[in-house]
Amino acid sequence: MGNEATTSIVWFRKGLRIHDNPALSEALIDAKNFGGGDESKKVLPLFILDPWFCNEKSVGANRMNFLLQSLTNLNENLGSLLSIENVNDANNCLTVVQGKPKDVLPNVIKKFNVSSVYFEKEQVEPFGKQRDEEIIEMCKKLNVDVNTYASHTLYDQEFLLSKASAKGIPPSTMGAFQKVLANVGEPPSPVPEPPKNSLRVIPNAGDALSKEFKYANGIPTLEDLGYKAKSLSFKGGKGGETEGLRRMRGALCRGGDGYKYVQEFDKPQSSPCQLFAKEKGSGKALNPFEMAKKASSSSSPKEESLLWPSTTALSPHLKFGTVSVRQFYFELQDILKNELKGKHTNPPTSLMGQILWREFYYVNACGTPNYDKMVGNRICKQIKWKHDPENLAKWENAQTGFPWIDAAMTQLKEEGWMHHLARHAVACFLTRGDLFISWEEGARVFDRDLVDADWALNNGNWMWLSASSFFYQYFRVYGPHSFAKKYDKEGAYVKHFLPVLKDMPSKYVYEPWTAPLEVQKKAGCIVGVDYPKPMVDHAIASKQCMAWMNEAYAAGKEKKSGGEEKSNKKAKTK
DNA sequence: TTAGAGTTGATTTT
DNA sequence: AAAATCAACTCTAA
Repeated sequence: MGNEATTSIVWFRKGLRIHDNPALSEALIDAKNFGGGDESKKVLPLFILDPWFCNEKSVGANRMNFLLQSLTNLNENLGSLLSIENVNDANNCLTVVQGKPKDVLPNVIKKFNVSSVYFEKEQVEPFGKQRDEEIIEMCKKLNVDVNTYASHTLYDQEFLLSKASAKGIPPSTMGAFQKVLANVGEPPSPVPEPPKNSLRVIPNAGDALSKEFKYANGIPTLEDLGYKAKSLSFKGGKGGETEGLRRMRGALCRGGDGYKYVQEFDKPQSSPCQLFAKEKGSGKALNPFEMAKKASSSSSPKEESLLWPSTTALSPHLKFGTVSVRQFYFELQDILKNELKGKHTNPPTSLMGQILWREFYYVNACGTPNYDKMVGNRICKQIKWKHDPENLAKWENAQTGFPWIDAAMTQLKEEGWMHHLARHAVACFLTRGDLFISWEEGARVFDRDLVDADWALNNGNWMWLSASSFFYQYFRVYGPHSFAKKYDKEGAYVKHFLPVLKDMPSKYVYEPWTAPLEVQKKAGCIVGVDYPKPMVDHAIASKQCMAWMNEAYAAGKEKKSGGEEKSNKKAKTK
């Protein structure tokens, strides 16, 4: 009995893909080598739905739906790797169990004589880091090998941090970060995709666990997870690696031959008001990587056409790892170098720049304790934000009375997505621009409702927009009725998400309270009755906020210079 | 110590 | 369309 073949677990959390997945690849390589090649180890691909996050209060329906779609697709794609003997298990190669990892894993380990566990390292998020530490400790006690890999970001974040400074202080500006990158060189290349016939699974593994844990014999539905049926209307396509790679390559080929979209991508110029729409020819062309692979790949004939906003909307795929950021990086790099020969926009505003921003926020999240809070956060300005649940609720529920802000918050609620600049506008409004409510409150709402909610990026961007860190020009305030005008003069975006304003003349659509009563009547939208009055006078509120920001900065400076004086004296006495 | 830079402001002037 | 002005932030590099 002691000599019988043992099992490896590949524990999926993010990284829901079979391409560039070092944990999966290494597990399969190791399984094949086991027993001198005669007898191969079995591999159990496992996903654990933790009730901690599997609820509507923590994760909105749009994101949970995207996750379930991603799991469904992961199951399919794992099926393509199955060994011949597992031909009947194609519908069930990913085991999905509901429970706490610290309860589920020891159980699985004992049941299936598991000798090793493989997973992608969580390097940043406190909850995941602690979870992993506990699991690693548990595995040690059970004498189970643990193999982890940094594959969610371009670089191993600990490595990047060690290269940033001797003390492990992350770079606080993009310029400094790019210098670090220039010194470390290219990120690791994607690992080769595992070959067909390389995965030997345990048939119906989940059934053996179904007594102790909730196991759906397949991928659960939203209803199974207790989600009340809600309109699911994320427009950026289905979850899963197949759709993710299609979208990535569609983005790289946007604008037809000549790679115009990639060539001219310039983030600040992209419109936050552009609705998701079909694009002529996009997603049809093949990029060079695809061309090379074409012989072996077969795409389904009935593919749904991709819908595009002004940006790529690839963020949910990068969040869940259904697209490897390294794969994206190298395919983009190939086009920039070989197709465009260096004639293109550049970081930080280019498409490559967007990948670098992601990495920038990750390294900062990794090197900053209490990164998701103001108190105890080394890089965060200490500001006396107002506690105002009523105003917070108005913002959250799209009742501010500023159509552009309310339309964006409606898009968030309904679709689970907003353009980056719309996020800027609503974040500025909530914090330093108008309401002076803490960025932590806003971050909580985004973290629940965004399909692409990513801990490192979300908290970092909220600090940026509230002028708490990274960005400090607090006197540059987005106008809640002026900013969107330069992108969308007619107010089509606002009218789409707030149909009550659909007949309001464009002249007044961003400031309906300025329309004469006759015009409001004619448009069927009386301000104060059919649509709220503006909750603040922006001119007054923003001036007040600036004064408070000024105070907060001055108080912080005093504290700091006090400390510096001391150390100066110390230096002098020396 | 200081000049210059910083992915994405608004408004007015040229 | 581009530049100047508003009032003036912090970080980096010299």
